[in-house]
This record gives sequence, C-alpha cells and structure tokens, in this order.
Amino acid sequence: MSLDSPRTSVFTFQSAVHSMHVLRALDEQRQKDILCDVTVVVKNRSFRAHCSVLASCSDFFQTRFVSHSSQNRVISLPKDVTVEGFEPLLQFAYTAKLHFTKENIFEIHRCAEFLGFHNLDKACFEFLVPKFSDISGTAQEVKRRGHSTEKVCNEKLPSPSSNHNTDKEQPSSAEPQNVHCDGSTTETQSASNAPTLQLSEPRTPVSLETAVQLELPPQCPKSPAFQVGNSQDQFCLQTCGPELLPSSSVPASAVCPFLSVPCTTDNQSENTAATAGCGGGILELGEAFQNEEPRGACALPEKSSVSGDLNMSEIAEEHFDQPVGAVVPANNYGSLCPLNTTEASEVLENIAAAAAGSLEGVQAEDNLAFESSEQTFSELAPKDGSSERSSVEREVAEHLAKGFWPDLTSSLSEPLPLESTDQSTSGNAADFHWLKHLDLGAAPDDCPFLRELNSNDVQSPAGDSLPQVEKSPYMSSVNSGQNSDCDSAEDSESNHESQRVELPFPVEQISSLSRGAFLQLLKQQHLTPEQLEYVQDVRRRSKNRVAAQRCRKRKLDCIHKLECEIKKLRAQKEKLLQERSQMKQSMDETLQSLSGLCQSACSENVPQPEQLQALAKYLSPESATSVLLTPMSSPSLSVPERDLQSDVSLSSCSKKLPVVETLISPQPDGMKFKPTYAHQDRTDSAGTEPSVP
DNA sequence: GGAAGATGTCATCAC
DNA sequence: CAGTGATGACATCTT
Repeated sequence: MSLDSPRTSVFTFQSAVHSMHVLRALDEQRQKDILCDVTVVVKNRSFRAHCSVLASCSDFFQTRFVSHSSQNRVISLPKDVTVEGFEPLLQFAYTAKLHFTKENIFEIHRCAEFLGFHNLDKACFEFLVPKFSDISGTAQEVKRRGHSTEKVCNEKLPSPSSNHNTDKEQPSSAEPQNVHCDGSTTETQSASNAPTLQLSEPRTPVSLETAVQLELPPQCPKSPAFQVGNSQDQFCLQTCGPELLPSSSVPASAVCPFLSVPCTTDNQSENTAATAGCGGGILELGEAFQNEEPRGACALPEKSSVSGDLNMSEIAEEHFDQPVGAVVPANNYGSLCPLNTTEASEVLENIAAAAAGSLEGVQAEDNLAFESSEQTFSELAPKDGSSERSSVEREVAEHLAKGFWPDLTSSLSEPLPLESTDQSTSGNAADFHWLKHLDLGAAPDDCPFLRELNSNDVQSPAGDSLPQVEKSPYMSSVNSGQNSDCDSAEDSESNHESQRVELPFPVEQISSLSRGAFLQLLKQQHLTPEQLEYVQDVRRRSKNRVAAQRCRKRKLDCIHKLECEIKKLRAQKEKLLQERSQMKQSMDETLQSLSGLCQSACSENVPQPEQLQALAKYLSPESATSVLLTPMSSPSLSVPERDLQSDVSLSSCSKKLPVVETLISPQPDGMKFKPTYAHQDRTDSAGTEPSVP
C-alpha cells in the first residue's frame, strides 16, 4: 500500500460572466461617482470615470494617465473630441456596447480614432461606417464597398462635417495611428492615409446593438427563431456576428455556446477562440427576449417592445424577470448551444430570411434607393406600417450574419423554409423546435460552459455552486445532465410554464440541484405557492424522467444479458448433444468389441454344460441371450423381450433357443457340448427343431 | 397511414 | 411520515 499522497484533481471554474460583472460594477460605480478618479472634460461637459478603465480602452488616456499620475485628475480633451463622439465611447468602455446612430457614428469614429479606442475593430467601423456613409452615395459605390470589405480598411472615413459624403477618401485624423487590418494580404494600406481607428486588437468583439437599433417596423414578421414581439430581434442573432470575431483578448472562457459554429471572418479559421466572443452575444440575445424594456442607455427608437440592446452583465445579474410578452424563456436560449455549421446556416437562414422577408419588393429597388444622395438613413428605414426594409439593413444583417456563420452564402431574400414560415405564424415557444437540430454533442470539451455543466456535480458542492449556478444564464443553455436530449418542444412547453410563473432561476436548475441545494434555493427565493408548486412539479417530473430512463436502460441491459445467457445455454446444449452422440457411438463400439471377444472366447473354450447352466442361472435371460447369441446374432434373430423378461424359464427359452435347450438338456456323460446354433436357421429359430447332429 | 420504437408522465409500491 | 427510486401502464412523438 502506497503512502503517497493521493492524486488531487484540480478543477477550474472559469466564469463566462465574471468580466461582464466587473465591467457592469465599474459602470455602476461610474454612474454613482464611486471610486472615480478622473474627470474628463469635453467641451463644457465633464464625465467622471476610472482612469484604469479609460486607460485600458484608450491609448490617449493611457498615455495621459501614465505621464500624469496625480490623483483626481482632470483631463480636458481637445476640441477635436466632442461630447457627441466621446459619450458613446465612454459608455462603450464601461459596457462594451457602442450605441450609435447614423448621425453620430462618424463623430464617434473620429473621436475613437483620436483617443485610440481599442476594440472598435473593423466589424464595427470598418463596415458600418462606410455602409452608413454610403447611404448617400451611389448604388455603384454601395456595391463596390459592400463587396470589398478589405478595402474598407483603407478607406478614409468621412468626417462628420463632410455631410456624410462617403467615398471621398481623405485623411481623417490629425493623429493617425496604427491600423492593423489583419488577415488580408490584399490590403494595400497606405500609411499616410491610414485611418486612426485603433485596431491593435482587431479581433476583440464589439457589441453592435446599434445594428439592432436599425429602425425596423414593429409589425415585421416575427423571427421564426425567436418569438419576440418585434422584428428587431431578428437581427439579434446577426448582431452577434461581429462579436464572433476571433478575439485575442477574450479568454477561452468567454465561451460561445455555438461550439461548432465557425465564428470567424473570411480569413479566420475555426477555433475555439473564434467562438469565444459570441457567448456574450448569444446571451445578450437571450436576454433580449427576457427584458422587455429597452435599456436606458440604448438609443433605440421606442418602437420596440423588446430592446435590441443586449446586456451581458445584466444577464449575469439575474435578469430573469420575464415579461409576459417575452416568449422565449430563460432556459430556452440555452438551446442555442452548439450548432454545427450546416445547422447554423439553416438557423441563420431562417432568421435572416425572416429579417429580410419583407425585402422582396425592395431588393429591386436597392439601387434606386441609394441613388438619392438626399436619402437619409431614417428614410431608408421602413415607416410604420410598411413591410419594407432598407437594403442597408439587409446588407448589414447579411454582413453580420456572415461574420457569424461565414459559410452562410444563402441570400437573405431566399424564401423562408416552410418550417420557418409555419413557425413564424404560430408565435409560441414551441416554435423553437428547429433548435432541436442543434448539436449538443459537438465537442463539449471545447466549451467551458459545457464542461462546467458536465462536471458540475464534481466540481463544486451544491451549496457552493449555487450562487454561481443561480446567476449563470448558461444554466439555461443546456439541459442538465441526463435529459440533455430533451426535445425543445417539451422544453418550450415547460419554459412557457416557467415563464408564466416567472421563475427567478432557470428551470434546469430545479432538477439539476441536489436536494439540499434545491431547498436552499427555495429558501433563498421567495416563491409564490404557484411557483413552488410548479418548481416541485418540475423537479418531480424531471427526477422521474431520469429514473424512467435508468429503469429502461436497466431493462434493456437485463434483456441483453438474458439474450446472452440464452445464447450461451444453447451453445452448451449443442455441446452436450454432441457429447451424447459421441458417447453412444463409443458404447456401441465397446459392445461390439465385447461381443467379438465373447465369441472368440466361446469358440475357444467351450464351457461345460454345468457351467453354462450355472451361468444361465445367474445371468438374466437378457444377458444370457445376449452373451450367447450375440456372436451370431442378427437383427432378425432376437429373442422377444417379453419372453426373456418373463419368468423364465430356461425351458421356455430352450424352445426358442436350441442352444439353450441343448445346454440345459441333460447330456449324456462325456458327451461334449457342441454348439449347434451356428447351423440354426436364425431367422426361424422359434419352433424349429434344432438340428443336433 | 399504420407499426414499432423512444420517451415522458403518472400512479403505485418499497425502502 | 416525507422523500426518493423503481417500475408498470399509458400517452405522445418520431422514425
């Protein structure tokens, strides 16, 4: 027995929401002016902030703070930076979300360039800014720009003062900075004309809720994928696109539940890092269905009942209060977990097709729409009551979609699959059955979230894990444990119910928790009797479901075992039968040889009549007959058993067996016994007079 | 459209 | 006595 210390398994829990928690906390601190150590003065407005946050987002601030290390700094930004451009950037620094409109995007971009803001990569400015600026351009320019994204990297972004004139490539900033248009070797970057957009971390995901903020008519067809009340949400998934850009700055823990989705851009290979960024996106998406009210910070038009402004951190903070109108329950978006590429394409097709579903009539007019240099973005946006959508939106959506699923090449204008069409009309959570095709088994190891789930029981005691589990919206993402293959219809139903009772925690948690943790959870959450009843019902059914699965498995195992046993027994029986026939055969041989021996013995050593008589006396008739007759016996010469078994009498035997008769009949003394049976007509022994010479 | 299998749920029993 | 697991029976869904 070794006394070595036992091997200790080291588990790692990597929270996918921690960073957002921190960020959100910082944002709250900023809003409450807690621990803020810097005042940024822009024009006549001042903003309180944390220098560490600003420095980590902005090269400008980093330089300033490093060089001026005094407390309670006050930094006045140059005239180049406007409130209009700075405020969204500040908000981005604290929320990872950039809210912009067509009016301020250029200003934001300019300020971002000036301040050297990270994380606003090409997914944001590089595409959207030219795209929006193209609104006033010609259709040809739109096409040209839209189809050569790599060129965008080198394009000079128009200054806001240029009245959104787009295609004029001018140096846009007085402080050009490094531009890293990674990936494309075709990019002919002009150093002198390089935009100052800081792309030193170009892969860092950028939340583009603003894409969601595109003014979409609330009466647009519902997304088949996410039954929400507003078609804006149809873009929700697509807005994940940019977030899916492989991010070097995002730890692998910030996991994308869409494991198999190559969340890469054209020149980026599939890897887990590529998926890293989209976790938040998906979660944000999920929350979009849960939070009816638009976020305060969101500049969304009030058309939407469900904000497209998605906030990861809020998810992490138990934003499970589901509005009645939100159909997708907390645990449903979890079903989004891993898609393979094909499935993802289908899904996205459905979504995108729904998003572009009303575009059909518009497409032909795209060019016309852009030919008007006076057309504003708001004009492009469909008016209420209109089912049309601008091609910019469509293009943006498509772009984002391609960022999300690069292999998606289908046109957004493709007609909806029948399934999707049907789903779009039903409008309940059961319509999520398309999510059934999600490949939950796809490389779960690639997904720390799934790993966490898989090892949930092992990693942490229920009590400890409870808060984390509780707060993790990921818990909603995957069916727990053994019922991972639950179909989404069922889930949808239960989610529907859970939504009705508005549980403050994911339904899956109910069944996945140990009893202690479950009770603790119930204790923590003050549930109404209805909720309590529902929760217990869910737990009971879930447990019973698992038990039934176990029971069936056992039964199958038992059947299998019995079948094996039957097979084995049959083989054994065959063997025994074979053995028996062999033994019979050997017995026959033995008897035959014994008879031969007897015959030879008889012929050589004829016993005296007395001996034979004595022998006959002690032998059973059968034996005697056998012994005596065997040598010459033939099938036709058989003593009837009845006679032999009868009481016998040698006399009666003797009538049939002349030999015996001869044997038992008194012989004259000295007369040698001579077997005569050899001459008997064996076929007619009975009643035949022995021919005794 | 029906058959067979899979699965969820309920009722019941035993521990 | 409550909780839980096992299991038969039934319903529903999928193939």
